[in-house]
Amino acid sequence: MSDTKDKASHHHGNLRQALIEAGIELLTEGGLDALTLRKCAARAGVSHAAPAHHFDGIDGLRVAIAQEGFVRFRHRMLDFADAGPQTPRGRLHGICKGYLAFAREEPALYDLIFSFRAHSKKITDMRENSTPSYQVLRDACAPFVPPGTDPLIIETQVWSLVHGFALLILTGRFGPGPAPEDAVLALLDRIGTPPEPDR
Amino acid sequence: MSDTKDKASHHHGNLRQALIEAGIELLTEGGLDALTLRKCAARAGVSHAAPAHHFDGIDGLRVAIAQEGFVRFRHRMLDFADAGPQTPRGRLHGICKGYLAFAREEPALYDLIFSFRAHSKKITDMRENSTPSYQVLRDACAPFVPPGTDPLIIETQVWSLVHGFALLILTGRFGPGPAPEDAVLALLDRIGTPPEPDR
DNA sequence: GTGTAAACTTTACACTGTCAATTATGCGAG
DNA sequence: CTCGCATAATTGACAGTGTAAAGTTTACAC
Repeated sequence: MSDTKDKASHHHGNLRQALIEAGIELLTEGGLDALTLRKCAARAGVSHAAPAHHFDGIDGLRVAIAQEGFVRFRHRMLDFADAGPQTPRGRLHGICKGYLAFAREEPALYDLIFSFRAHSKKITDMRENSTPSYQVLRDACAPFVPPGTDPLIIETQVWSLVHGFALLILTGRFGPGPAPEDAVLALLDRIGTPPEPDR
Repeated sequence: MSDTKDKASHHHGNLRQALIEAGIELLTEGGLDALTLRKCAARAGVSHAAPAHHFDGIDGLRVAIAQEGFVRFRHRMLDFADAGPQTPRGRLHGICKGYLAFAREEPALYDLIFSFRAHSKKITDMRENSTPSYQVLRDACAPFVPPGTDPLIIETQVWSLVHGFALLILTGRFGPGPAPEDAVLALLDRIGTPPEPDR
């Protein structure tokens, strides 16, 4: 498997990428259920069976789109982290704000990324695709990990908190009004080693 | 609309409940995608269009099953809370352990409950169905709400944390090994008013 | 030129949700 | 008792879906 495959060859110029972008459009416009092999093919101007051939079925297409989604996800988090104060706490807040911004701005893509279940056949691919994004979270959490303890503990606390909040927003638990994002960021400050002046 | 509708009438004795139970079976055996009007009908021994007639389409069936799911969800949380120490902290831990137990034991039902999105037409029904379950969480959080502050803050912190952790488990983020549940319960203890001897 | 492998199309099929028309059932009015 | 009649449920049809197999087109090596 080559990196960034060059599938530009026969009739269509880089059909693979065109299909992925068509899929993201469908997702954005109509949610998870709107992503369809046939509609994707129609939008890219190819026969209805072409996407299945490229991605080995609908699940393969979903994995490919999720991979692109993870790239955008990661960038969104880094953008927010780079824009805020460059302290450990500032960066952690930035990562979390970027996390929530992505979930709000691209809810269908966010849904897709986390739609694969543990028993799925594609779960291995998804784990690989998510690694760079997870690394961003790891790095932001690292300064808060007490010496001698497993970093996974802090990472799990942060990720669970932000991920749960994002999902609660997407499932409409806060109604039409604004979601209490400050509450989440406040609890974030109680994580890890007891706070020092500005750690 | 009567409470606990008595639809037991014509040919079949209480077909509505039979369809719901068949649906839960399908969910349990094959996950969200396995819930199908036609398979549900077949399992209940009725024609393929009968479920749509009762529940006004697949979404109606999903709402009805989710309603039953919320009942079980609530009971699981209360079971754990009643089994533990009867202190505010003990009950809060119990509720959260019950929350996670339900998500692990009935992942498909849990998935279904939280599969409705904010823009869905059925979101109002879902909000109503979830109220009693949410009240259980509210009650457990109440002792930790500082006077004069909005209870929603504490509730959101707790719910986000536990909900996110449950979803991370279901999406296979912790691999085959055990998930660090202790980490979540530890952060739970940093919620609300600063801890006193045993508050 | 010729052969070959890959990309893509065509065709077909089973399964899904939904709708309209139809039949069956139970029940109250006369 | 019998006659509507409302409701429950069935039947049949249809469009949309994923998938598989077979066929066609294209690019390229030799």
